[in-house]
Amino acid sequence: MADERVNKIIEILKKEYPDVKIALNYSNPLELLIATILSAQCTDRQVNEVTKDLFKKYRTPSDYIRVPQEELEKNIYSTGFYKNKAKNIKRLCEILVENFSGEVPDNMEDLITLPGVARKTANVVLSNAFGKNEGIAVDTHVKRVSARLGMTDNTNPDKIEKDLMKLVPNKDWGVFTLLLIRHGREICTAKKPRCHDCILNKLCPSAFTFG
DNA sequence: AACTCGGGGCA
DNA sequence: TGCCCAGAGTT
Repeated sequence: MADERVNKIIEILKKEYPDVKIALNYSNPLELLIATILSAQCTDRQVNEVTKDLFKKYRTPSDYIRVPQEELEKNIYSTGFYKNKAKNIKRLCEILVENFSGEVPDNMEDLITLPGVARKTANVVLSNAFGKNEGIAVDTHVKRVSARLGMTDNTNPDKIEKDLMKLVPNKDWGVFTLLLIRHGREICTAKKPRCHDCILNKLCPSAFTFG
């Protein structure tokens, strides 16, 4: 696939989902990390709503450590999995203070030692908070949407990641993932994709090919 | 590889 | 009312 077509797709999606950029406009890596953890299995709308208040009350790792876990649970309740998330965030902040001088580490090796943080969350933070494009987070949405758009012809996540790393300009890796996830949730769904409502349907080789 | 955490969105 | 979901950890 020509780079020009990929760039066009990215530009269209950026315009379609301007709040993806807003969502990335967290003032520091800790906020992005916590927002990413919270986003597991819930909508970005819920995360934005919750973090709006949360990030006023909690600014540093020490702030999260100071309060009882139950209070943190209340603050993030509506995002689901709230006990796990609260526990992980609290422990994660303790580790930041103990081992990383209170800073979010800027490399994969250290990031995935944190509770609740694995490759995918680490990649989102690396690319969007530190501008380090070590990889592209490939989840079910990225996998499905990129395949439908003809960006990869493979089903192996590692191969897909390599294909996409060749196609997508470095500076856009972090946003690219978030855009495809967003589009995959709202339009390019696994079942009954809404091709009629899809802003990419004229560019997409798979458009209107679903039962 | 299967199971668990979980409230919210949507048909 | 039932089904599904921006993940990660445990067994």
